[in-house]
Amino acid sequence: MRHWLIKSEPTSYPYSQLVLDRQTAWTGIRNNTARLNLLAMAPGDLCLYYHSNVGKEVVGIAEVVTPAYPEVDRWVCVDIKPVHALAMGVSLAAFKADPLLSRSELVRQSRLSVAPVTPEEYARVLALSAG
DNA sequence: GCCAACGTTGGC
DNA sequence: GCCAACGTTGGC
Repeated sequence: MRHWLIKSEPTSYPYSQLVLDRQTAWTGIRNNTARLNLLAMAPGDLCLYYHSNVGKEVVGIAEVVTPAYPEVDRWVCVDIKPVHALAMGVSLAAFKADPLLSRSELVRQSRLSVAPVTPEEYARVLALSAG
């Protein structure tokens, strides 16, 4: 089981909407690196759900429920469902202030919308979200 | 609103 | 194949 970080602008699709929808197709990824990450996903993988632009924080956990499947042209998507919201959001500033998280892909490659997360980084985010 | 980082396009 | 121009993302 692997861990990932996925980004969404809360003005277009916030985590709360995923909770309402119960499940959604994670479509619209148009970057090849992100596409390869989608292809590497498997059901049961866990994703940190990050709000970009507005909020700039990880707000919840989502679970991958399907392998990658074709969307349009060569692009692919996966289906995800909510697991739980975080008690406390973990901000980009918190990532940058943390010795471990400051080396994560979220900080190193800010434009990548689907990024791998190490088990250590994932655990660290959960620890920070507990306050 | 600006800009850095990065990807894509198209002329050569 | 190189590179300048341009577009997009996303933080500040």
